[in-house]
Amino acid sequence: MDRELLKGSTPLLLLSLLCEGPMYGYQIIETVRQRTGGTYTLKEGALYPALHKLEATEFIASYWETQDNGRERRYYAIQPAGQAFLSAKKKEWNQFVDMVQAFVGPRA
Amino acid sequence: MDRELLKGSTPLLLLSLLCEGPMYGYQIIETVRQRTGGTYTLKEGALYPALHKLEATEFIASYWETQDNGRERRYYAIQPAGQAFLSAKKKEWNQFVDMVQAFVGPRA
DNA sequence: TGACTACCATCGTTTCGCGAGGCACATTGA
DNA sequence: TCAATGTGCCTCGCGAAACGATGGTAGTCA
Repeated sequence: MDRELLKGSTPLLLLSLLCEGPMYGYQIIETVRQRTGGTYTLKEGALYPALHKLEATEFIASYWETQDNGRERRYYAIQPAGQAFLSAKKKEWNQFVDMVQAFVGPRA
Repeated sequence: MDRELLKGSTPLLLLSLLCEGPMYGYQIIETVRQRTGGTYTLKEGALYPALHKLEATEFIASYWETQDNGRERRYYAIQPAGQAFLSAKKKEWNQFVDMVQAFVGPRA
């Protein structure tokens, strides 16, 4: 998968995922990997900065949770502002796809 | 339109457009602007570097043509290698859209 | 003459994903 | 027992790409 295409789509993916419930970093990576059948592995160097940025703008919030074995996990949960942002992003995404499709032609 | 989403899609657009016949820079910009109803204005600072790069890899070729009024235009035309590259890119694009759709959910 | 359009192009900045690396703790098994 | 592997968090330097700004030339038209 061309890395360049991914640019800008990460927040969209993240917000969409978190819409299904709070998740922690490692879990997000695994989920993406599995759900794409391995074609797309979200890298940590892409994930965490994106997550932190989303948190800084208060689209998501995070909290630590201790597991039974004593280890900690940082969960991220979508916030109302994030929900709103997500639906705007989705609209933009659809517009974008239509735009490209208009040039490339409908699915081969 | 979010600028970040565009990243990586420019070569795809360019090659697709040139598939319809040779075009010159200004014409490309105008065509894109019109065909998207103004939502996307391809910037010169994005167009020319992309064009030159495509030419360097011999996916497209260019030639100057003199108009009746004596002015020159540089036309860009797709090459066989570009055709091949384009269909690979298209495949990738479709894959990419499917991937994102899998997370975002089908069109709202 | 001056403004506007057509047409080419470059430059510096910003954004973003990538690869690589670091740290810490738990579980497994030789 | 202790090394390897897996889980889990994170940062940093890099390259790729688009952006905005800028600039140059040459016609047209008032």
